[in-house]
Amino acid sequence: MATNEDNLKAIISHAKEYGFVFQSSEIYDGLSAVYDYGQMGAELKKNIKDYWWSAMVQMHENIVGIDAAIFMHPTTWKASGHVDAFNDPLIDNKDSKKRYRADVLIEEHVEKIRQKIEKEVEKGTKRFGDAFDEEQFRATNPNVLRNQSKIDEINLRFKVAMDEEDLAAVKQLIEELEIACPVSGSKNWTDVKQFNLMFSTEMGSVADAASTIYLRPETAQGIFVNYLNVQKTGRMKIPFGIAQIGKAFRNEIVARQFIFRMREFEQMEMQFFVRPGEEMKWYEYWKTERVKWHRSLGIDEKYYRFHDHVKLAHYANAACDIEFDFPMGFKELEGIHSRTDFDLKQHEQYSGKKLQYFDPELNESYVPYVVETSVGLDRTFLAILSASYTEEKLDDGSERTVLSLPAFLAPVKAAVMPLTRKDGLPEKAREIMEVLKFDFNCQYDEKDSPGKRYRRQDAIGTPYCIMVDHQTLEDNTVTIRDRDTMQQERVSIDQLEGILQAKVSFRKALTA
RNA sequence: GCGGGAGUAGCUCAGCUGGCUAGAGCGUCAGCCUUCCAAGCUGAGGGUCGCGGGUUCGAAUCCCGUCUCCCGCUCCA
Repeated sequence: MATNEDNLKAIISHAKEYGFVFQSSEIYDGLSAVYDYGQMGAELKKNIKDYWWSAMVQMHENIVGIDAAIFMHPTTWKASGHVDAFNDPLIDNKDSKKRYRADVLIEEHVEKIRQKIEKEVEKGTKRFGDAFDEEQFRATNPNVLRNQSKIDEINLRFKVAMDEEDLAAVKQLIEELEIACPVSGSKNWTDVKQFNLMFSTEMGSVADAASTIYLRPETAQGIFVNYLNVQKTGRMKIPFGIAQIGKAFRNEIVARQFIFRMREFEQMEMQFFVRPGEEMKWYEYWKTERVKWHRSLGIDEKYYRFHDHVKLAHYANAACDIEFDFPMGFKELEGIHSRTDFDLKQHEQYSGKKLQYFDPELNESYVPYVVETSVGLDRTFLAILSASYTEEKLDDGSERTVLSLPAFLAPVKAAVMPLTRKDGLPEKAREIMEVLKFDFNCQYDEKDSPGKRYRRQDAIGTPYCIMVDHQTLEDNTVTIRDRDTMQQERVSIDQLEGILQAKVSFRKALTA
């Protein structure tokens, strides 16, 4: 029984060997947490995108898709909260080797002082009984006052230091407060480092402070800032959705585990705009819809699990994850969030533009609520790849490695091969290729024994192999071999297009 | 970022008490065979042993630095 770790290694090797995923800039020793999709990977990824787009946009009359730029006005990220929330001052304890957020350490310290005050108040309550005037006590008791002024001073100093980005002052504050590491108990700290989770760059050829812009850390904001454009030009009526597939960038502290967590990654998102008060209904609706989509890939249900968030982000009033059993365990694959009207309200405030919708049924205007579905494209890729990767032991004792990809997502739909390289069989096989290539991505292969060629196609997940043999020359029939059952069926060449179309199109999965 | 492990051919690995021209299997390519589920035959290509420096007559092997990957911790909208 292979361990999960071995399994991940096997998948990474396989992905490299067959041209699915390469490490970025490998000849230069690679670039940490960045990967490239090779010739097979690019096809599979493209097919996943197309399938998602069909399911979300093509299958819903009230959802349209956009393609917003990666560069956005810097104020976007102030409004979204990313500038503040994605900027953590970090500090390490040299003895315990633990890393902390400096602001959290200081907050915890402040909290301790606050508890001293509360104790003092409690004592007062006991001493004075019914005659106790808490307000007056807090305003006059010297111990309380002293501690309160301590708190105020710490908070002020911290705020000033952060505003001025003076990290040395933050460290000094921690040292002066004699904050100790909860694990080692020591006060042996490294310098405070700013960890900026957003990538920044300069717009324009002349660099100055005002021209700093960020690479978007999520695609959602491109939808929010265009919500009114799309609503008006597309004559969209609430409820409606805007979908987008695109790259996003995050400077992860720990970016590892193959393509699961990359610095440059791709999201498939849909923001659904609804009437305030109806958000929970739609939240439930999209939960169900998105689970259906994942199920339609034909991957065993045991790979999936739901996780409802207890602790919610500041913008959400409900959130859940669809988790997948990756080789490294259950991890988030897709998030479904009820984002309230937080984002649009923020953009209204920062832009000074009204982002409201006039609802003719209610005869009133409002800022819509938003239900978001956001699935990682690279994670979906990894999920499909890892669930499809199988090392089989056959009855005759031999082995084969097969990617049992959903047929409609497979990079190559069919391989066309002549049984031998003589007697006009290659020519006949080429003829078939010429017909099929307009509708299906096909490979031609005449090298090595038939069995070997079948295995090669199994390794890249090609669902069907079409073999041209001597009988083909007599009656225009070929054998079509199924990847999963390894069974062959003899069919006439005229039937091929129809057979492939039925098995390989999105239709069956989308209507299941 | 810290701690631990690792890095030799496309893949899996051997060689590592310093010493022939750095090897094997699989894969790849060309040819033979003309075969319906890997492993028939012949041949070829492919590595400055992650990179840089040092010790030495001599380094894949020993020492230092560095990069990358894996595991754990920290973080995670």
